[in-house]
Amino acid sequence: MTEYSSGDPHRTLELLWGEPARPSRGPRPALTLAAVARAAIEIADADGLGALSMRAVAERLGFTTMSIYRYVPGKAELLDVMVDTVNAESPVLEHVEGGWRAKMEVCAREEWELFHRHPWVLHLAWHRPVLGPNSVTSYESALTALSGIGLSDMEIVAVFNTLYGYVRGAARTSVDAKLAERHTGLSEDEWWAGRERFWQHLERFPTMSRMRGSGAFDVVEMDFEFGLERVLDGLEALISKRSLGAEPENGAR
Amino acid sequence: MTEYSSGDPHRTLELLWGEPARPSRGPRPALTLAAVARAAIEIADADGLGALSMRAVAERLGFTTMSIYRYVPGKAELLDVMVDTVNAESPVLEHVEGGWRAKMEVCAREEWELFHRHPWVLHLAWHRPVLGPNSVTSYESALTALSGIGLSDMEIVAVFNTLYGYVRGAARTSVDAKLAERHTGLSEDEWWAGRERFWQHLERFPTMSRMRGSGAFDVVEMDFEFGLERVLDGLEALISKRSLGAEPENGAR
DNA sequence: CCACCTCCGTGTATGTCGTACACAGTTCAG
DNA sequence: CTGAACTGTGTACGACATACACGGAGGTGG
Repeated sequence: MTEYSSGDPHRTLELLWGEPARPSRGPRPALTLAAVARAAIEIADADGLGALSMRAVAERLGFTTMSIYRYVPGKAELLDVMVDTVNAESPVLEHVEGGWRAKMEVCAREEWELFHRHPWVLHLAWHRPVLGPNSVTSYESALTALSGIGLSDMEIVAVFNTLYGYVRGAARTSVDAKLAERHTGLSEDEWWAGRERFWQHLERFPTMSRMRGSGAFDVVEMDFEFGLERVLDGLEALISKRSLGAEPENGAR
Repeated sequence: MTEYSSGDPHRTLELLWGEPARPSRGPRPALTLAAVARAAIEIADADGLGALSMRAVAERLGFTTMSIYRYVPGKAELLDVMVDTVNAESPVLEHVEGGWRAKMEVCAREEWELFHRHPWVLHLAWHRPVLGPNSVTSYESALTALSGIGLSDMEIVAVFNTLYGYVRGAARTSVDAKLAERHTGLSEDEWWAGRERFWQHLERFPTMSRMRGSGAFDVVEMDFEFGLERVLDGLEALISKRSLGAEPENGAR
């Protein structure tokens, strides 16, 4: 399941940036926000968002369901914290050798792998980077890598969004295919059976018939690297034009 | 909420391709599969997948919850049917003037708009096109538009996936931003308040500070057209190489 | 013509979910 | 050392998907 609305911004921001100062009175808390988030991430990694219930998180930590609400206002805010926690794994590009293209390749590949480690991230709302410390650090790093190569600030944002749009889109397709495979077990045959029911209508679709024959559909997973190079080629065409001194007309208005 | 597993392929395929032959005995059904799907689509369009319950569908049609199960095995299969129904709006590219690029531009823009009319489609699993008649027709149309321009069959699939990856990724970002805006009402100020809490940490992030000053972040929605042209530029670089007779090395393996 | 079989729509029940609320025990400031 | 602040807990509610059993409708075989 996906919530496509995030948690209350105020409270989430407070959780993400606020000092974890513990109040002076009352018993010392047995858990921490980080521990709760970690447990939740483990559940989501293993069995997906569908298995991520407040009950499950509490059970994994050995407490009752409602105890979790002492650390988190609600499930939506917990999801926000989970995302920012996981974004600590995002790449830092400052130390990558090479120009903008090499850095963006690293960025894209690392995000691709992050999404495969934590598929549930792609099942949440796709806003601009969550305003948590880790997400912001990674965003800053990418924008910096695109700075100083002749692009306007707006173009930098647009270039990053183009690449990130592709990476997330491709990753989501790949991740969902893998999850479906796992979910249905070894459903290779069941899947083929379904296709049989479908192939019998195929004569109406000549191009797909041809491709079925040539085996183009047998590649289950789309080739991420292929698309990545195409997208970077397209961006490079713009960037090399800019670095020759051409002004942006209304490219990224 | 999103189910990331689709319905049982057998039963979905039967629903999508099977003749709607009504059995000879028993009372005549008051509804049809199409009517159920239509009602469900209206609910999802208006209020999102979170509002799409079997109860809501039944209520909108003036029947009890369980009556819906006479037309659909379960919610997952209903979602499959909804997706294929909505894909009837997908573009047919045969009549589009111009070469592959003009056709793919039309394809991309029409899908972009379809996703904005039916945002919930992007909140479901992103498999390869659902194997329903409408989805397949649209897929066939796109693959045909990429045929006969020097690409191998595998490259055609890879090129389409690259473009479609970008379109879906960009659309998902845009759609989620719009939904969040609607969900939080006129939360412009609440959103800014959240940012205030955040800006005070900004000195650690020089690039983002600069961009805040230059107004690059004030553009709420990413520029779809900008990214589309970059991606098509990148694909064109490959295609024009191929049309000059160069063989694929291991571009799309 | 009629009995029956099939399929329709319905009502009830189960187990899951997020979370509101009241409570009892713990810790420290006054 | 009293009481405020905070902890973890138990109970309860409404919403959800859906399994199951039922009563009635309506063609079909005798």
